[in-house]
Amino acid sequence: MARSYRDITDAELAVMQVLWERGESSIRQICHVLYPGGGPSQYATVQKLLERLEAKDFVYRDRTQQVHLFRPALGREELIGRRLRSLAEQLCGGSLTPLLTHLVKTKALTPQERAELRALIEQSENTPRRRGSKG
Amino acid sequence: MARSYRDITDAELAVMQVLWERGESSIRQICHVLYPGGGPSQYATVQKLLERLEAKDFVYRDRTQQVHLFRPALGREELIGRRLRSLAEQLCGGSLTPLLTHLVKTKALTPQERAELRALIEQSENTPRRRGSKG
DNA sequence: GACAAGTAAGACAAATTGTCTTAGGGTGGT
DNA sequence: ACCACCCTAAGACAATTTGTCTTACTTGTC
Repeated sequence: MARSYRDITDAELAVMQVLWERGESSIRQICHVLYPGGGPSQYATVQKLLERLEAKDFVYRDRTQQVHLFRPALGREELIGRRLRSLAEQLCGGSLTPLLTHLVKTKALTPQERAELRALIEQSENTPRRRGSKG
Repeated sequence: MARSYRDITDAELAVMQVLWERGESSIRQICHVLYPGGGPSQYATVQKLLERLEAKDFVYRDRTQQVHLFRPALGREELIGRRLRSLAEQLCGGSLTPLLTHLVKTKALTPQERAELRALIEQSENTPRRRGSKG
């Protein structure tokens, strides 16, 4: 089993972005977005990227039709979470708290954002902590 | 001018962690931490990593003494900020807000953390928004 | 049965990354 | 003076990654 833990690369991410926007798509359709007016070379590039994404379990491939269809196996939010966790792993001893703190301290908040944040914190108050989730 | 924008790699990060903990250090001192009982090869590795870190402006090198001394040119917090921004750039159209939201929504907060967060939000209320900082 | 479009497989160079070797310089002890 | 030692400087090296492209084969359609 290939190491599925490897991250999404830049070119692969571009493909994912198209899938997130368009939903299930064929290679051809993705090509039209990424390389408008592109030829067979660009088509093959996208094909290869999707092959790698599938190997890493980041997209599902529907082979039932003649023309294969691809759809994301993880959403943008999940990827964000994954990257945040990886960042925390490397720089914060695995804890997400320093990231949260950093953002609140650093980022200039609009009054609206402040209100939304407060609301979210309220909300999380009612949500019981999930077992095993660590700080 | 070498592209100084390139990020810190894993091995380089290990060196940075030592510098953040110990402060200004010589190659030898870093070696003792990273490769206890290591030989000349390991020494050379650390040497090369520091050379690359210097080229990328992530450490300062004090050449006034016989034995050069190195100290971090950016702190852990700064690196965190840099990576968060890069993440936002790639996945959130440059805005840090989705990261903040994601963390608050996802992460299970202890009552204490909730309190601290609220305090930080309060605090940021008094701090005027910095010019040019974007959402 | 030939063509168009698709899939499958892999070649390829460039860049990155971690590691190691070698050469040379200055210092101190004897 | 000489030697041993520790340091810096420079670069060799293989493994891996990454984006791109070529080629060969398959299949449905007119």
